Amino acid sequence: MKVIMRYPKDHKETTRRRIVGSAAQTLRRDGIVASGVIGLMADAGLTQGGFYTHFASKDALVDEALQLAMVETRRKFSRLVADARAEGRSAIIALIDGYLSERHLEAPGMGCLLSSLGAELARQPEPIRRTAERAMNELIELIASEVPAPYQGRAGAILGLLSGTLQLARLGGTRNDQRALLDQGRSAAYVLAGVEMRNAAAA
Amino acid sequence: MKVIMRYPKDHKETTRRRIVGSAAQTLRRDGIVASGVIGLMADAGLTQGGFYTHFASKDALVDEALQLAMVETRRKFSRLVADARAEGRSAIIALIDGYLSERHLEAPGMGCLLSSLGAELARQPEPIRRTAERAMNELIELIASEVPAPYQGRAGAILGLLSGTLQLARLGGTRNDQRALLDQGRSAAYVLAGVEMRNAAAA
DNA sequence: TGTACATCAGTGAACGCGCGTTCACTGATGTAC
DNA sequence: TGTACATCAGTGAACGCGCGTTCACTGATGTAC
Repeated sequence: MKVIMRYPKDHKETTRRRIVGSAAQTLRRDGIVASGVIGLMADAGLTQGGFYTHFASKDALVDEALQLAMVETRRKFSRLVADARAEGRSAIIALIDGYLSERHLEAPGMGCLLSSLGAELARQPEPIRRTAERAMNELIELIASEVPAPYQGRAGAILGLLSGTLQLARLGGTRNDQRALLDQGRSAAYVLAGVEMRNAAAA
Repeated sequence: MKVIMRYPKDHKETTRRRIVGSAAQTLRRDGIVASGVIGLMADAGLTQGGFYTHFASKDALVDEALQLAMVETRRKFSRLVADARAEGRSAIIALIDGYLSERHLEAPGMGCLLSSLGAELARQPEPIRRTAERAMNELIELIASEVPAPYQGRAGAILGLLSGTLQLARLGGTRNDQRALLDQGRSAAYVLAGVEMRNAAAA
């Protein structure tokens, strides 16, 4: 049977990706429960009606959007690691500094979903919960692969420190409070990762 | 002017405290946005209609409930510290073990609001946000007061590690995954607090 | 002591609104001839 | 090349429902006599 294409072959797929892409940001910025379908579609320049030609439910979009968020985050971290290596800097310090940076603090919609959504993830329906769990494990492995061998077993705690401290910093009232928490978090992460503070300061 | 009391003097106040008390648990268990006024009143054995004779708005109850949650948490931690001291154990290890315990993991409704609500707190209206910020600062001071002097400047990072790791553990799929993350978190917290793992194991 | 009454904590129906979802439709498109 | 048409991505109104909030009321209570 001949398949007749009325619209450009990838028209619908492009739109779908646009929805998932903007949802990945909005969900991290505003939270899952607090984000509605109408708003998520509006962010992609569309109206609510078309939503269900692309996704079976809001949860289905949330699941895909969180998967995309994770892919983006991993890509950013890989770039940090690659750049550091190319310049002869420590990859783990680059990861720590990138995670606990003011840039990351100010842009929860573009950052790690663990710190942006935190406890809300554990309350989601099973498929979404599992997606979040997979994201967590990927990040732990990514950290473990950059930490000196004797400290690799601490990768989970290091991720906990990074994501927990960024959340606290985002709660800080003044810019100074926020910076102080980020600084504390970086120093502590260096200690856990077994890298010297001296190197860190130099980097 | 004579004040005539038709109901027992503290009747209304008792009811109000009951609402705040159950809300403090429900909000931490289910999240703020996901908890409705009808449900919060039902948890206290009441119907929605009476809500506004007690509180000006949902946000007003949330604010009070989070303050109560913080008072309860501080009381629990003070008890942990007092018990440890009475038995000659390390207070900071007692705090760390209490925070990263399976008991705390399983009961987000009874635990630290930072790990139960996480990123949602930073998205609340200013008064609630400030309440959460105050809770964070109280916990940081509490930790700082129990950590050896040279490491007191790390109290914020230690709190970040505790709350972040507990959140990750709650995301863990299996009981073993959860336990592994709690274990990692405890070891890492001992390191940051400058207490020996040996002592910790013995405690 | 017993009865009538003023009080007010709490009830339950209703408000407008936004939610997630459904559906009849519209109009821009590529194809057929 | 130009026109008619079949397709289908996207629109916008509507569904039932639960939200936060309001309000007329009810009925259990302590007080007055």
